[in-house]
Amino acid sequence: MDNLKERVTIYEVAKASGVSLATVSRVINNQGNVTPQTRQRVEATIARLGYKPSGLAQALAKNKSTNIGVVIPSANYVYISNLLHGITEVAKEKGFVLSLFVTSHSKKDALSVVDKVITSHVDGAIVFDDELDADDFEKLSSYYVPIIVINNNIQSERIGSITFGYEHNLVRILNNHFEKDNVKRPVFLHVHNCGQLLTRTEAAFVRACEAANREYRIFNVDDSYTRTYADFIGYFKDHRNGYFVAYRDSIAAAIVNAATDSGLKVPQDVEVVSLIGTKYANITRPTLSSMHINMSDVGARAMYMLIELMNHELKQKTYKFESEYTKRDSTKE
Amino acid sequence: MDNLKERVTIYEVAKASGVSLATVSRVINNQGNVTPQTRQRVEATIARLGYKPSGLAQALAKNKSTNIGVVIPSANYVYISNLLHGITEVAKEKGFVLSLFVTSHSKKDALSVVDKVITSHVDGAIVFDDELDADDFEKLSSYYVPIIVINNNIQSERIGSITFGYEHNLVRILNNHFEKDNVKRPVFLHVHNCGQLLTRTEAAFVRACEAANREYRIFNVDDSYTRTYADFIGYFKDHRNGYFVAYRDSIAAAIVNAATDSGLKVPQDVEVVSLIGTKYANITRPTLSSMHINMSDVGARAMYMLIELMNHELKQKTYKFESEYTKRDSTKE
DNA sequence: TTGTAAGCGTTATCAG
DNA sequence: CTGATAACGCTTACAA
Repeated sequence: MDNLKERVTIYEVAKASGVSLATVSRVINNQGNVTPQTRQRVEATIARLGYKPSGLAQALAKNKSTNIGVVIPSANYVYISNLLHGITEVAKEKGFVLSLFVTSHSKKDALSVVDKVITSHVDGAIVFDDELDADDFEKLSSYYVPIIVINNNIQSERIGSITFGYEHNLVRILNNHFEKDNVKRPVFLHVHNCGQLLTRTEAAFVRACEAANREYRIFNVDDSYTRTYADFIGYFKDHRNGYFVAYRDSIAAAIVNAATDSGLKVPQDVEVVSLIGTKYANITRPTLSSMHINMSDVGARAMYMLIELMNHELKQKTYKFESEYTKRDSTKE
Repeated sequence: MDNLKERVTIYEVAKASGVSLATVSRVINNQGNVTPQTRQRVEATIARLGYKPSGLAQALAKNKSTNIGVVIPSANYVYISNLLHGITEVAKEKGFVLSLFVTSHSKKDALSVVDKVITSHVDGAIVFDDELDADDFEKLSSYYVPIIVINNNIQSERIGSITFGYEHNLVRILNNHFEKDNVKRPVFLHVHNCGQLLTRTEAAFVRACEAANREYRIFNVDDSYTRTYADFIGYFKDHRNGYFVAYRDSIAAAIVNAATDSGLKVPQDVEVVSLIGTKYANITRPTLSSMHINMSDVGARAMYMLIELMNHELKQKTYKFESEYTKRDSTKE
């Protein structure tokens, strides 16, 4: 590994332009106190030698890396790539580089990621991970890394949080449904290992059903369109209706497609609501009624909050994104 | 900004455990030549003080950062998030941290990203960007950063490339179509600013049409489901058939849905092929015939190639991923 | 086995 | 306005 070996250093630039390190540094950092001529000369040598400052050395000396750590459970979901998109846009605008950390749904893994983030020396972090709890964030925070936690309400000195409002909306939709229909059995589709958001909405679902005195079911499904589709092709052989609450668009689409392909009518026989809606809710046919939070906005907001937090000027430490329900063709209401 | 100020340093660990810096360093790096007792003592202090080495200082001293730069045009497309997923999985397995750089479709932007990558002091980079050309890569490479270029065949000492095979497949499909059908006019949907891959396949489309002596059209569409859908609702008012080649699933879906919603039959009246297929090709109804390359595999392969390149042991510097065509319900063939 | 000291490429605090 | 020189936190010969 000799990849960084022969970099041009500030020292060579100084020598080549007949000034000291300090002067070159001033030029690089656009500080005053440099004669236009000197500046020009130095800039010329910089260009000629193709000198690029080492971010590493700068960070070490300045005690500031302009790196932001981003922790996500996987890069493979549409709503997470939307989140990432929002984060990257603001990061670029504000001149930060993002370090990406992926946790993959296990507590142990998540903890080792926390260590990595600390070691990485980031100036701040945005964490979207269900495995970590208040203590873990406290630990991370104790290393003086300001954090914005997404989907987890943490109250602490150097931590800001963004939360999502799905439960209230879901309960409202369910009650509305119960009023008009007392035939279809409500079914919640539980995806294994999908974190607290799912758990919380599932609990809300159960509460709503029990309050309305409706018999409900919880199904375990795989987090895969193909397998869920296959499962429901089987299911619809002897169940000819239902009201389904799915975690993701792809799960919801699996049910809708399985129902349609089994000769059932959506939404007359089968109704499906998707919890985490994306633009695909609008593309599938029938279109999917879904709840939606603009994850790109969430990402952007997280970055803005983090920047304020790093500057000690974040006033409102908690921000709640309320989901929006859009009735489409997969439900009657 | 005092976020990194009060970090525990190796020096404090040394003092607290009554040894020298060097010994602590040896313990951290799991080097031999340390008495079990000493090691234990040091490890205890490390745990007690909550010491985490500074990746920055380590990188500077070792001339090696274990950071990989990843350059992408946007985080907002499904196939790019798939790519990212493949990269992250291997990166995690091999202990690399990823630095994410987003270029957003402009040459100037792309160049400034190259500078940032150099400054970032990454050990290597994976670049998926259409704006950059051989010279730009040569420049990046001249800073001793090994690169894997995706979707651009670059031949150079410290550069490896991964290319995509869409054209051959597209021509085959078109010819096949021309044989069976000489009514539907072939139409290529040009998305503005979508890079060389689109340009190349478009050229292949034109060649195939001309070779078959078929009249064709190139349409400009927005890179947006909603707008393309609206455009085609208009279009299908006075055009009642067509054979469309779309760049992405979402564009293809827009046409299929617009056709269906205009009372046209897919694939009898309107046929649509999607170039860059994703799992959504299977979810929409009718399903979309599409070409497909598993981008997650591409990402993983890119990381493996990069690691070999960094170790000077990459033999085959170019790897081509051939697309796979899957006929689904949006075409007859 | 352990310690000393010279880097790594910058910035920042002084004098001049 | 410019130049020494000491940090920044760590690694790594070289000595001991």
